[in-house]
Amino acid sequence: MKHDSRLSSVLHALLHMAEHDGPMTSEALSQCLNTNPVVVRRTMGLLRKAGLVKSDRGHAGGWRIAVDLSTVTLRQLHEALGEPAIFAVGNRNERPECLVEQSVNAALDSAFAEAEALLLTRFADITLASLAADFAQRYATMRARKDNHDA
Amino acid sequence: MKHDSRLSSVLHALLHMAEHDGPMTSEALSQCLNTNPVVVRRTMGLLRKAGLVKSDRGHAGGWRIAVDLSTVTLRQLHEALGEPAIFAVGNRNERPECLVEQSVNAALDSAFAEAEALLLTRFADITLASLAADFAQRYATMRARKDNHDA
DNA sequence: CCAATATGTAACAAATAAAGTTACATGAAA
DNA sequence: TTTCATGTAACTTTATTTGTTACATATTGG
Repeated sequence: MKHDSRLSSVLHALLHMAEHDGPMTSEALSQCLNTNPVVVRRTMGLLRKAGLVKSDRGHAGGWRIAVDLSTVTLRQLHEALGEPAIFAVGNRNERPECLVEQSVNAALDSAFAEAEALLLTRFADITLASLAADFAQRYATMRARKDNHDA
Repeated sequence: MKHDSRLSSVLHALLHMAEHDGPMTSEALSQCLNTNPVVVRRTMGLLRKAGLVKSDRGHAGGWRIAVDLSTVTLRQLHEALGEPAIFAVGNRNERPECLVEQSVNAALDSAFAEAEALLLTRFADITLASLAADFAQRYATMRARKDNHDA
């Protein structure tokens, strides 16, 4: 199954925007993400509707983060993307007549619901600020290794 | 994304087989599942390789359960199907050069790993026998409602 | 004002993966 | 030896994400 990587994409884009002074164009972001500017606009447009970013047209236009990084969680981003289906496996039929299939669905649904609840809880715990901090640490570590190597 | 419903399918098939005396043909199972006999053989073939069912050709042939229902868990079935990807969302790139993307992946991977671990734990708790018992209860309830209605 | 730049969006194409289908080989039993 | 059933390869269909083209719309600098 071809899977949805938009959450990963918007996180990548938002962190680049956070590290960058001034707005970033769809073109610039598409290069960071190795994708197409239209795909960027399509996806970022969903974040704009959720009030998380703003866009400006024309000269010096582009995309800007519209909120404090510490207030945005992965869960909010997942919601902004329309809460796409998390699981690649699932029931054959959501409303089966067959009692056997009803038993199967009940068992699977409850297991999937628990896993989804845990995932969304974890998502709610992770803010953009914490990701930015993680990146800063990776960057510092990488620089330290590089300096050491150069010396 | 079009999702994988084989786990749901094989559960449905196995419970029908459990309720049925003697082997069931791919044709009969395909009617229970509203699908095609070849799809049934393809999927049940994976369970056969795992030793969970047996098949016989020719007259009076078909599929039989080869193990005790209380010893087979959903997790074993998931494994027999080749442990297909559970999530429909994920990273854009598994081994990114970009440090930003590495931070994003690390955060997402750990959340997904926890959710997957929980799901597999739940799967390991559910046996075919417990599903069969759930079905028996649904069936009894349905009969009681029907008898009451007919009276 | 107008040319350049950027987003907004519709429409369509490509890529991917599950499920369905056709065709036929193989083996078992009446 | 005919019939019935599985085994399997090859292909088609369907669904979904992502990529692409084309063009409208808005903003800014000259």
